[in-house]
Amino acid sequence: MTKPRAIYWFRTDLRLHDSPALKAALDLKPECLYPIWTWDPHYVYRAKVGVNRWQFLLDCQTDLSSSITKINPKSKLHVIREAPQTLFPKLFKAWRISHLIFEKDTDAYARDRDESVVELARNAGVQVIIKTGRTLYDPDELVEHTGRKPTMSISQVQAAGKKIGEIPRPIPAPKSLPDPGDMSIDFEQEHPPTDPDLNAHDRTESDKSYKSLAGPNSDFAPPTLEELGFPPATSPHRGGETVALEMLSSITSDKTYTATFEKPKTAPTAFEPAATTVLSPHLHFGSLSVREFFWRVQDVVDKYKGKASEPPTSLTGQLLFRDMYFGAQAHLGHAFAQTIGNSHCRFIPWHLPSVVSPTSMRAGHDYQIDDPQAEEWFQRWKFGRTGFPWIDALMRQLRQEGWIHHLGRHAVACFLTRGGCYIDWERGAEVFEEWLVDHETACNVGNWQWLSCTAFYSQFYRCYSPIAFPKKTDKEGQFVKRYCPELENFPDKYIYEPWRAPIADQKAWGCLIKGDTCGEDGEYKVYPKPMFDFPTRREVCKQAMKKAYSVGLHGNDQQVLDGTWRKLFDDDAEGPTDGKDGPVGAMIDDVAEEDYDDHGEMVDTSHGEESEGKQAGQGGNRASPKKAAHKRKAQGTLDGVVKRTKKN
DNA sequence: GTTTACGTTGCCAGT
DNA sequence: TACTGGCAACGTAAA
Repeated sequence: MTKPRAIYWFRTDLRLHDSPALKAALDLKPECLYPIWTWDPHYVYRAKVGVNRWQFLLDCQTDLSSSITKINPKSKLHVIREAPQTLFPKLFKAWRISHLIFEKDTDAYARDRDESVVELARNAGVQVIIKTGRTLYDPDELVEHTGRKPTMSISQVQAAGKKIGEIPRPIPAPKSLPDPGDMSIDFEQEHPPTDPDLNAHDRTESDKSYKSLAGPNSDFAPPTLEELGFPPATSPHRGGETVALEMLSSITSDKTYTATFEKPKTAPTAFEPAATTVLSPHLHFGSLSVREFFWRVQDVVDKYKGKASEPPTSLTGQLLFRDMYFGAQAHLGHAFAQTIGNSHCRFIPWHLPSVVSPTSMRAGHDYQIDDPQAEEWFQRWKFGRTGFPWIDALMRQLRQEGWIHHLGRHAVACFLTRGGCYIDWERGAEVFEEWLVDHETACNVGNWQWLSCTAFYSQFYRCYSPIAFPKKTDKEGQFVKRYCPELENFPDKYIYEPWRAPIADQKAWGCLIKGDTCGEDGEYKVYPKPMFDFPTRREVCKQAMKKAYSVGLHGNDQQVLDGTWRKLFDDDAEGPTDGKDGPVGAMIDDVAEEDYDDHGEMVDTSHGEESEGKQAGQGGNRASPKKAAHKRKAQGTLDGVVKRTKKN
């Protein structure tokens, strides 16, 4: 019998330690093992991946590749620039592959992708081995133990986890790896459509990542940011298994910190160093195993003499929340990441709702500008010029560094949604998707639902103040001064509400508080006035939330899907409620069916930046003169493209 | 069926 | 500094 020839397909498991899937590959004792990473047009063009997250990914790939080479000088991580759905059949043949091994990924997109890859492998007679390793528990197994309900609370996770049994101890990194076989790739490279490119705005040069299968030097090396057309990263947070394990060791060497960690007591205003571990991006890319993290912490806790903290506030508790969100996502699938069609997400008539395809009922990155005021607030929030220093400092830190403290995320998310702007949480989630180095859909979407009180959490009357909240941990506003340096001379009294400072003082401190943007005026710097009166907006939002809660709709309710939810809200309520008829939130019913591909994703047919929507209020007394669907470049999925190619 | 306690991380005034 | 109760009041799970 011939020995197995195996491909190990790395994805969000960029590590050698504690990889159940890699162990399964090695247990085959294959004649050759090809460690590969497949480039994915979905990741390159259709997902919002900012430069800093790209850098983190490339760090992880580079480190993993050199770690592989240290174990076997003949091997490394082979990065191949083609979509897995078209590449694998060619690779199976060229390398005479018998086995394909990878770690399970329950993200909605990943499930679709992996399903088609498994099908391709079956057609090629290739055996597929899939092992769970991304979370503490297999999300599907977790859901099996909740009576097939999505995990919506930590107690459900703990109860289900108990039934599953003890979390497995980590598996050591392998000491040897088989050689890869012949690396010939004498087949044509399939080029994906590069339009639309959701990351085009970040590129300063043209994208060259699909010039050749094995890269510009034909050596299968990870690309550089230059190759992708991106400018250098601005984040100080760097990836790689080596860095991740060093960080973990440094954290667990402080026994008291590790054993007594309580998340709510950590300071969101702390920087250099941050008050929390900043290991989240490593968990996302798999450069750190979550079970390695769990057991290294648990072992410290078990030996700790004093009173250790416990879930959910403890360090291990944080990992349980991650599993909770993965469990919810595993059960709800694509619907998890949006309101429409989501049985567990409360329907709130937010401003700037997502455009939903009437065929697939999927929400994409397009959204409806139901209210120009809300759009202006959204842009000011996104780019850190709301006039509230705490909010602006956080948003600037996020954009520059790709990471902010968990409670900082709470502050900006509450502010954008139920505690200020009354803007759809999906808008905020998209910004986080683009800028966070630790972005993973399950946690990001779950936390946005939490903070917007649409799922997981419902105490909407508990609202973060952009003035009072940061004062608790940073009376002097050191954090604000770090990210909003124009306010560096403002005293404690005015640092969180600089608009209250007398003009003479503003001049003395070198910064005028006026207008709606940042900049300079003669010898003075300029920081904007607050974009609204916070106490007033907090009250407006609270009343609107109260109303939406009493209406009590969820994303999959018929009134939500057919647009008759409008009849249940007053025209002068917050949100796009005017008029009694019309489709769901931002579903634009004047888009022809042929504008959507066979997956229901919207295909770009726009002829300009904005187009007139059809839902302009008739007789609505709220100030919303123009309804325009904000159409970005569309988002066909790779799946659609690939399947169509196959059909032809 | 009803009541009660609780829920990772609010704010404010008062002790 | 660290705690308390009032604020207005949500959903869920246990009792």
